[in-house]
Amino acid sequence: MGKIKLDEIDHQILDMLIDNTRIPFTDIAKKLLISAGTVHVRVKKMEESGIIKGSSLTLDYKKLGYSFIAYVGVFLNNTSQTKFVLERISEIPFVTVAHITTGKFNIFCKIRGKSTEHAKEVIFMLDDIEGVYRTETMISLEESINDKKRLMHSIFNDM
Amino acid sequence: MGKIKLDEIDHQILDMLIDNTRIPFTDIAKKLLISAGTVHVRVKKMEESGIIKGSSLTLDYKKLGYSFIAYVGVFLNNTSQTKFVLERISEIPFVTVAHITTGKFNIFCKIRGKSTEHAKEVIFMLDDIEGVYRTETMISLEESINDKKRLMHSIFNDM
DNA sequence: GGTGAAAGCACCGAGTT
DNA sequence: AACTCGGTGCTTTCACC
Repeated sequence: MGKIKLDEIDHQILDMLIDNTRIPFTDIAKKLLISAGTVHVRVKKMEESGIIKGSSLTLDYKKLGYSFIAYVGVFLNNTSQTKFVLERISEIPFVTVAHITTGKFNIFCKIRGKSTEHAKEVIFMLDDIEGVYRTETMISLEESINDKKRLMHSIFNDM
Repeated sequence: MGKIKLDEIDHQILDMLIDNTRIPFTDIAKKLLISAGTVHVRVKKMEESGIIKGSSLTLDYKKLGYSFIAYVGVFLNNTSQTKFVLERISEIPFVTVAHITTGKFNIFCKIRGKSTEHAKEVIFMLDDIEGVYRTETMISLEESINDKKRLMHSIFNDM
């Protein structure tokens, strides 16, 4: 689980793939003045080493009718139940991510839903989990997603 | 921005692409008993309609030395500054996402960093933004990410 | 660890039903 | 709207550097 070191070529390959995974390796090769075979081998290595965990599509959930986002803080009766409750929470498909956290809440999660009505149902599911004392909801009114590329560049500049 | 309707074939195509964007269209075609050309046309349509916004790599940030995650709630002096502060926050590369929210906080964001030391720097950057009154940090001790496929299936079952 | 060529096959458009 | 077919060109491997 330690750091893995990548060279400048790897950085550039990731830079081109990060926001378009289907870009042809030949295009990458042309731009970096290396052969397509080399791109192939390097990507494979980054996959094998686990730096690249996978690839995925970015869908427009709003267009699918799921425009509601909220964060829910969860308070537990007893912190010994944390792991158990985290697992139950993670079984709800409308929960996109859940964290065990320090601070105010014991568990903290993000939910995505169709509407306030729908979100209410999801929050009730959370409240119904054994060990959950109460929840506190923050509804997202506007979301600003930061480009992955920027974080990646900051990381690379630091290596 | 209304709902767009997809049929069962589209669902299946997305199901195969969502966690492996480079899977050959011929493989998809074989599995769905349609021609590769049809897969191609349908994917293109979903891209044109905006349902598919793009594709991206999933990197292992832990392996890159960035294993620190925290959520930071931001309190403002004055809610009229919300938009301005959101923009300033979004300029920080270690902030991965920021929301304007109802409830306790005015703005709520997620940060990723190297260490507690590094996170401290990022939080100080937030505190230094004009209009920010104070912040409240929740450090993630454990993250549980939900498979995109599950949310997608729930959405499709509902259409 | 990189190259370059070659074989295989995928992509994607045109034409057909 | 989906299929077949064919040209173009991408991926992937391998012998060599």
